[in-house]
Amino acid sequence: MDPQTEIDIDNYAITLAQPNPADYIISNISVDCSIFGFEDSKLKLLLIQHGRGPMISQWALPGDYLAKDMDLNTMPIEVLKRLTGLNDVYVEQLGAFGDLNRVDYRRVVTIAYYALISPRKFELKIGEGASNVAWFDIDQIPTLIFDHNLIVQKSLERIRQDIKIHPIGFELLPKKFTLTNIQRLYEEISGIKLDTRNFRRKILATGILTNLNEVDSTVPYRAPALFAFDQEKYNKYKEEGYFIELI
Amino acid sequence: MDPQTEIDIDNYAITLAQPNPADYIISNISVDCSIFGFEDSKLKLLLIQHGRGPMISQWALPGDYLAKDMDLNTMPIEVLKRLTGLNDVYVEQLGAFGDLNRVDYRRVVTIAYYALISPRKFELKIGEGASNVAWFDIDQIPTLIFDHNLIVQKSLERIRQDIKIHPIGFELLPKKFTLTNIQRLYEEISGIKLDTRNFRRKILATGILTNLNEVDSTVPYRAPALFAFDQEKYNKYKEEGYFIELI
DNA sequence: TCAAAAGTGTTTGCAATACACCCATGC
DNA sequence: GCATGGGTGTATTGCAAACACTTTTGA
Repeated sequence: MDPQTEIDIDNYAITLAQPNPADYIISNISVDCSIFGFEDSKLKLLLIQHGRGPMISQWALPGDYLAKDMDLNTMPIEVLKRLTGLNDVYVEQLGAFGDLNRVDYRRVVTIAYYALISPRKFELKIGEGASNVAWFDIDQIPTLIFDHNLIVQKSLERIRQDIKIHPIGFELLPKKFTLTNIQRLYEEISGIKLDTRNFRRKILATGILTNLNEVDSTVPYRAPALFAFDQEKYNKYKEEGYFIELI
Repeated sequence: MDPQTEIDIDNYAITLAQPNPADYIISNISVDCSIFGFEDSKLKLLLIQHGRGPMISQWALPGDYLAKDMDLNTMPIEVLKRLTGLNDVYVEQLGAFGDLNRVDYRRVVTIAYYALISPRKFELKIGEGASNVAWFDIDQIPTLIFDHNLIVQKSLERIRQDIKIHPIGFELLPKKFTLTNIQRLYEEISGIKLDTRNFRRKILATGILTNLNEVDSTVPYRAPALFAFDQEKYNKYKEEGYFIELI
């Protein structure tokens, strides 16, 4: 099969624009990203809508074919950069999905990643090949192309596991946040209501939070104190692979 | 490049023998397995020695190229079957490794898996293309081909994590085992000495063990009681994704 | 003054820890 | 009888869980 024709049949590569795709990509290996954000006490997922190709108008995880000149684990960073303009995003590899017929017209193995970002930090860009980009509540994910719904489900399971032992929740929060913000975040991800007093005691005991001695005066009720997380302590917990049992 | 020539340059596919490899394999995607066993209170890793190709005489993880007609996650099961004759092995996907130059003569992304087996259960077979197969203590792993040492390291990190929350340790034990066997297993994997009385109390409290009312009379000291694990309780713990805090 | 969320301590119970000696067996 | 690991119980401590009212603010 002529490589160029092969590429044209799907135009799956929607975030990276390349002059001549066949020269740059490996067409049987792709990368897909579950990008999570947190706003209004809700966990959200970033999806794109295909603007061309056989999957036109269908929603999908942002992704791309593996570039010939790029380390595999650099790919999701690149996809994120194109989509959000962000460079310092938390990304973890979820795993490979390679069932025979996960893509019905060609054998493609995809390596899935999940990313956690603070929604306020950037403007979304509608990438090459996409007609739309949007955040979805995780309980309102539409039907996605290929096995992307399965990938989303596995991503969620993984995050729920990871958040128990790594302080990754903070990746989803803005620089300044309230104790209630964190509590709602943990409640949303774990699905468990937490006791406010116990939660505050535990999270403060970790020493991971710095009280900024500021309050958020924009709310129509008692102004809550603002915190930031201590980067050093955060790194320590992240490396040790252990976080306090919050859930 | 002629596909047949391409295959001949490395003969990496050492566990699966195929009449005409290029018709059956996808040569830029491979599968590698870290196969762990436990004997003499030591965690061991199964390695093979290449018997041909550019990596001849070097030690490596058992692996193969992805077969065109096989789901990705079926591949490690197949590799295990060829190598050990075993069908019912515990296998988990570890992740994908895809640095640009991890293989110096071609771009290959590998999906790594780890497997846990009870060493007593089978006879090792030296596969097609291998000159040797052997168990290595995990603190005496030789230099391996490609990035296989890195894969082994990541496998170990993963197992040390997984064993904390899943009852996977039992996969490494024979059908009948003593409480000391399990304790040594947990100590070996965690690297932490455990208190015998506390350990026994906790593991018995899970209800996962069945006292067989038999003893092992082959030892030159007090005959220890033999246990088996309760398959139902085991499945329950495995599904729930949570195990008692033993470590 | 009302609504809405922020913020704060104490008591209780369970579970983890620490700890040392006798037992059974083969040689 | 001795060396080797098997097997057993209790007391203490620390941490997690349960629990309700006052405070602050803006509207």
